[in-house]
Amino acid sequence: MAGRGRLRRVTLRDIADRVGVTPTAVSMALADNPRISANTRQTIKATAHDLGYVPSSAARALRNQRAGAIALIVPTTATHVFGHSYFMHVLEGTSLVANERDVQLLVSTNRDTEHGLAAYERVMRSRSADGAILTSAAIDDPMIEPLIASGLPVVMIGSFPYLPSAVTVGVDDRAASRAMTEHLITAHNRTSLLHISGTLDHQTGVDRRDGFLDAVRAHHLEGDARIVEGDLSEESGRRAIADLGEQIREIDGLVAANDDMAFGALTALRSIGLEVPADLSIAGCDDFGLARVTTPSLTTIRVPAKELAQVATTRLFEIMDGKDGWHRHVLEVELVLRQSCGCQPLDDTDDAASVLEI
Amino acid sequence: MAGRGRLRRVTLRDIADRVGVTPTAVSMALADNPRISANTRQTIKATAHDLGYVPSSAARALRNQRAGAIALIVPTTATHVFGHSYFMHVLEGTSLVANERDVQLLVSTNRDTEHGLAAYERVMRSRSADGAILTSAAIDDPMIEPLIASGLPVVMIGSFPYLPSAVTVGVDDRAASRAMTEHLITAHNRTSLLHISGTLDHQTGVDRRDGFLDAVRAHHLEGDARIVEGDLSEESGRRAIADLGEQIREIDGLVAANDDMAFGALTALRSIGLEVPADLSIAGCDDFGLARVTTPSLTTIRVPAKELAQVATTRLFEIMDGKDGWHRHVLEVELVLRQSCGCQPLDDTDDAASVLEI
DNA sequence: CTGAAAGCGCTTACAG
DNA sequence: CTGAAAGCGCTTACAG
Repeated sequence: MAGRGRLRRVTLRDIADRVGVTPTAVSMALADNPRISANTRQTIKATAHDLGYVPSSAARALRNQRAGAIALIVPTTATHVFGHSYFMHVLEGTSLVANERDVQLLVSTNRDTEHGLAAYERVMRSRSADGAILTSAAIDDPMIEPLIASGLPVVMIGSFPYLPSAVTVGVDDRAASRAMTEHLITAHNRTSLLHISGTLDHQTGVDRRDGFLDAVRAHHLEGDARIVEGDLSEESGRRAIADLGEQIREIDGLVAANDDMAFGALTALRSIGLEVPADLSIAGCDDFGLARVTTPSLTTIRVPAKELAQVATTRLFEIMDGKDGWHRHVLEVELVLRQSCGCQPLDDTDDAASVLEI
Repeated sequence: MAGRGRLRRVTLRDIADRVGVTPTAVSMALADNPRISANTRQTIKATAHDLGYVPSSAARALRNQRAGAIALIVPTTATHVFGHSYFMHVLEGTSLVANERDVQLLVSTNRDTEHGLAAYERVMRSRSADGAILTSAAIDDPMIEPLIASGLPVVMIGSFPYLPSAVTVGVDDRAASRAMTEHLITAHNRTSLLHISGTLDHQTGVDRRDGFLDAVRAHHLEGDARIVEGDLSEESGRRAIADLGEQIREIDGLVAANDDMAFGALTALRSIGLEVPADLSIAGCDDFGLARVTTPSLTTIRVPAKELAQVATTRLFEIMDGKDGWHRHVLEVELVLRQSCGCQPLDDTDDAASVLEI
């Protein structure tokens, strides 16, 4: 069957020859240009269909000077930043908008090199995309500036205070982290708090840590607050608990910078006989799937990854169309109160006790 | 900054004019064609770099009659078939191989229409990919034949007995399901077995059910065996248990066609006071993330999704290169024995008690 | 060995 | 209103 397709491809000329017009006329007819009479148009379309005509995207792209595609760039470290499920949601949101515009979606990842150089280069070193969504880039990622300087329209997901002119979509990680920490303090009377931070080379990690500190300071609990730096992996959550040794027994509240680490901490706590939420309240961040299925289920901050991607992609098309618009957009997050903080009884199998918008 | 990039793009002609040669010479120099002297080549490359030359993928594609991209086609129903994490693994495997070949990866999804027609059409109706990986297609998906007939090289992940000439990569779902069922029978003395099947419009669902039946028959347990049809969702796992009513108390072993349903069943069983694995042994299938984090953790069949995608993509490139090779390739799966069957103690926090290759 | 044309398949600006 | 050329940016086959 490959044979059939290996035959020379059907072009406008083939249709033109069959119908007895010029390729120009065929092009116009297929584009419903009123210059071509309804009659001829119909004949041409029928012939195109009969011959199995498929337009050449390469020829179109060359002629129109548009690739007809956008790229989703995911530098290496992405896996570590949010984990797999985050990326699925982003892909879903981006696809949705790209599909509406009938534009192809290129996914440029790089798993091998440290900074995902190739992920950028693949997009920059060929004009195969008319714009790009960049997600999960590190604060000091050296490729962001060249990417933007290349003139390719770019929308970034995340927070990049050092690139004030960049177009970005994100959430207020600091306020969210503060709200969650204050929930443990005010709703559960937790006073000796631990934060397991994310990687501090990503703004998200810095902001979530600072939000934790904001809450702790506002309630004058700095004296009993601790911060351990993690790397967003489940294992680093486990290690954070192990490294604290006996000090962990002084802690009654834990805010982790993501759900994976919260889960790692949960298993570590369980293995040394501490109960959640009886002995400690735990909160995570992300709600990309894990938090709902653990026992106890994890209280967390729901990050609207799919919506972030949708908004970013919609804005990207605006930029590609030359439209003005915002440079920074912030989406709301929700606190999802489940079992690990104590809001929801352990025998309650509903998804969550309640959801708080902040 | 967009302004910079909006300037006319740098082409071979710009470099040629600057250096004082023809675009042909520039093209050859950049391709390291020995026809161009080392000296000139160097000057040309330096100039190309200075001007920020980026080749036009569209022009190349048109000239070379190759798009320089492959597509990953995911029909709508994909989400239901394996869930998000499956797709992440496939994307990872496909990216890996495409990256090695320096080929772009197009992801063509369709979330809206019933059969994901657009996902196929986007790839077929433009020559934007030189080949395609198709995953999670239904047995009777009406687009598979047109896709293959279109002449585009295609490798499918899964099992398609009705398309004997198609190139496919998969696992032996039937044997795996049989092995898992027999594990419950022989290692845990379970004799009254329930299977919650997947959707039977996918071969996977049929094969896993048939494997269950094979085991049950081989051990003469047909009389006490039950099958409930699910749809791979967690909710359908819950519903399967609820619908059985009091009959569930007769059952001592459950094999679900995926982990989501196994987890749904687990929560439903818990809510009516049944304990796993004390009262029932449970097994799922997939091991894409969920099974490891639940309490109890789920015994499951590990489906090597990433490897399937790698093998499929490698084979796709062979076909695109005109090389002969296999039409059907089967990868091995493993039984991952965790807590839900009874192999691993509930207080053991290791990943799994043991892993069996089958 | 080297120079310059042809042509991939489109679409639109131009000439008649 | 309609016909046919020009040209997007490449690469390779061809002529000298």
